[in-house]
Amino acid sequence: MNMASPRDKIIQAAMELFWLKGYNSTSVADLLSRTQLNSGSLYHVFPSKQDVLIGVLEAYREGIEQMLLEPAWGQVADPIEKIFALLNGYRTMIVESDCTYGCPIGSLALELHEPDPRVRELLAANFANWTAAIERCLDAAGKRIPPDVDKGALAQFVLTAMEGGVMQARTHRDVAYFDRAVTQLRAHFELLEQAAKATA
Amino acid sequence: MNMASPRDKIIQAAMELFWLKGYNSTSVADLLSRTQLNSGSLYHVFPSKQDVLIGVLEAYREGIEQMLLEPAWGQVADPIEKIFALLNGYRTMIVESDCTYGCPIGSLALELHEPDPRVRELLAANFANWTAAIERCLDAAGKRIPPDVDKGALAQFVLTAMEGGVMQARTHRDVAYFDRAVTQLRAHFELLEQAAKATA
DNA sequence: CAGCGTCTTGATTGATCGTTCAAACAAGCG
DNA sequence: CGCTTGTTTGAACGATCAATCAAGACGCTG
Repeated sequence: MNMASPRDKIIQAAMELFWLKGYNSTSVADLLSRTQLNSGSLYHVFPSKQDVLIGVLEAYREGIEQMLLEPAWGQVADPIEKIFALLNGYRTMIVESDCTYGCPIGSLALELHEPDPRVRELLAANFANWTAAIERCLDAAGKRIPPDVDKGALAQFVLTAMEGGVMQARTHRDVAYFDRAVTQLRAHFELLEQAAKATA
Repeated sequence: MNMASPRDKIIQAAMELFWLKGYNSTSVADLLSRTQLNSGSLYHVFPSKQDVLIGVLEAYREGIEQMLLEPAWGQVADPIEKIFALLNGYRTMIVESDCTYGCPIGSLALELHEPDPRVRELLAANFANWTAAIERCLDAAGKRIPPDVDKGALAQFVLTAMEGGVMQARTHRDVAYFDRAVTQLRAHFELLEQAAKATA
């Protein structure tokens, strides 16, 4: 008994294909052959291809806990190590795809040059959710981070480093570029922890 | 007397259009109407649209000094300030485009999911040129940076922060996201300079 | 079973894409 | 002038795209 509704099938296929090939390079025909549906069924559920994208971005937004955070944080308790465990999750994705795919949100964000406002807001919301999760880790780290540090900005900087690192790893087809970005971020956190200790 | 050859006209138009709309969303027809050429003329110079892209990426690679570094570094002598002057140049680009366009190389790098090897190598070469310029600044900074710091990795981290910041500024349509990334990077450099002083 | 609303089928549409090519044109040379 | 070589013209081509819709199948209720 396969309960997967057409809608769910399309969303799942679109998540994979948009990640693999990007939004513009994924044709509606691709979605149809992957889901074994006909065009009429797709257009019965989604008014347009863009609405599929919106569905995908909403699914990412709703699923960040189960799809991203819980898998990465299952074995990790230390709040700062949680941050690097999450980054390591992205590393795994990069390696398993031979450095060809990166962050699905980041790729879409740069691919869509003049996105519909709803799409842009969903991209922004996904980023905001991600950095909010990091900021919770920073708050949990308490006095290990100097109190004068803007934790929101630092959380955003983690995303910055991740996205920039993913981009370069994909361009060079070499994880080492991602690893170096993470190493530099780690060095920054160590300097911050030292500074917090020194003024304690 | 306009000496601009068809080739130069196409490259210049393609630089603008690929930056504005991306590679896939720029049609050959767009290039033709912008350059007032006919399709045959374009295809006489470039075997395919992808060869136009290659020409653009080569132009960026060859022109990094005059187009990017010299304008940003004209008034700046301090090597570390040069780094932030370059970042400020990108900030200007972001603001002037109302946060819609970012780094032309980064956008292309994430837009092209399965690029031709020549294209990928040129994207990588452009990134490598950029970080090499930063690394020269870091070398010039001498003992202000702790000697045990991997200057190549740190130079790459500057690019990482720039690309990640640009991506978020564009997604949120707000330069503040870029500014915060730069601020965090600046904090990192200040911590490094302090560490270098402490062990001097 | 009949009736009705929901969902599915898949051929078809018109637009747009990158690319081609025979023909016309221009410039240099003997 | 005639001949060659290089360049431009622009209509046309086939492929592919997102989207449509009349017709049919399905499922529920009475």
